[in-house]
Order: sequence, then structure tokens, then C-alpha cells
Amino acid sequence: MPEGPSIFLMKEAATQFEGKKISAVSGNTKIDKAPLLNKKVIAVKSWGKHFLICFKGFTVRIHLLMFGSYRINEKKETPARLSLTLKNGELNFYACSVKIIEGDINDVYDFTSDVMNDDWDAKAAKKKLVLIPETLICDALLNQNIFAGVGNIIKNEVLYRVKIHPKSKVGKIQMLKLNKLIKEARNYSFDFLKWKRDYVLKKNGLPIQKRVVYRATYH
DNA sequence: TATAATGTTTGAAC
DNA sequence: AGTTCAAACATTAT
Repeated sequence: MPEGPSIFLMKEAATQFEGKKISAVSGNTKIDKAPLLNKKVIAVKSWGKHFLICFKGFTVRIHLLMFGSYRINEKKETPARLSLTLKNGELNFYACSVKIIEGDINDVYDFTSDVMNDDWDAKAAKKKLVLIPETLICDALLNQNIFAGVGNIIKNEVLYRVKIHPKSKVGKIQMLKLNKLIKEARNYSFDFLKWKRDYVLKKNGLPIQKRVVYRATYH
């Protein structure tokens, strides 16, 4: 279900649990759930498509992959992968990847590469692109180390907006166009967010025939 | 019922 | 040892 903007909304919806203590943990995740019990949520964050629940000394990373979902203060019929009960509600995750990340989250994640983040650094993205002139631009856009949060939809829309062919090699794109593309990666993501907030994403999308749909794995 | 769709990790094969 | 790539995983609307 998720690209960056969706995870950003998920984070917003979960901020109500910041500062709250976990009173119960369940779910079919393989991670050891015991360490979460009675811990206080220091913060919830998002980085690209990662949703992060930060505790003192470690972080729980949720990745929805293709089909994952979540519910806040309600449950789905299907068994939860991870379910957290807090003082003011509950947080449930389904069909997702759950991982424990040890240490300070700021040492592990570079938030300047997240297109949704306030600290997004377009210049850093450009520097990374310059280093990979042979890479196809469609692949580069999906590279989470450069454009964390960009997925298949955003990739297609951004390329369409700036009129760059998906199979263009990064090194062959004019600087002016490359700058435009980097800017649009963030800009479109925020449009996406806005439309998602308004529940009218589909109405705002261009007709599918007009997009150059191209998946990186379809070489 | 088969398929496609907002994704990533793993491990085999080279 | 490094790279590539198919397979695996999981859900739901059409």
C-alpha cells in the first residue's frame, strides 16, 4: 500500500502515542516482543517507506512492503503481525516486516535522503546521481538511498511531469532537467500527500495511458 | 478464478 | 568475492 506520503500520514496518525507506555504486546512477528513491554515510546518517525517507533536504545522498524496495512484504535479480522496496546489506544500492523534496530536512530538513518523530510537535501541527491551516470533514471528514482520514499507511482508521475524517458541514463540528462527532476520528486510527493489527505488521489492522477509505466524489474 | 498492483530481502547462479 | 536476478512473501480489488 505505501509510498513515502502514505507512511508520512501513518506517522502523523501515530504521534498520539508519543510519550505513552506500552502495556501489552502481541502478534505473530518473529521478533522478541518482550523488550517492548512497559517501554515508553519516545517518538514515532518515518524515513521513506519505513515507519519507526523509537524507544530508548532501540527502534522498531515497520515496513509495509507491498501489501502491509495498519489500523489505529481498531482491528482487522486477520491476525496482527504486531499489536501494541498503549494507555490511549492501540496500534496494529498486518502483513508487514518488523525489525528491531539497535542504537540511536539518528546514527542509523540519514533523514536528508527522505523526500518527505524537512531536512531533505536536494544537493546531496544530485551528488549521488552524478556518481552513477550509467544507471537508468527509473532505477535511480527508486533507489531508497537517494530518494527514500519514492515508489513506482511517484517515479512514473515524476518522470511524466518532467518529460524524461524512464530509460534515460542519468549521465545523459541535462543538468537543468536533472535539477527539475530532483525538485519534482519532492514536489510530486507532497502533491500525492495532499491528494491522499483529500481522499481524491485517483481523480488527480493522469490517465494511465498517458503515463510511461515502467518497472525497474522489467528490463 | 486469475491477475495486477503504491516493495524488499534472500540466496542461488554466475 | 562481487554481481545479478528469480523467487519468496503477503493482500485485495477488478
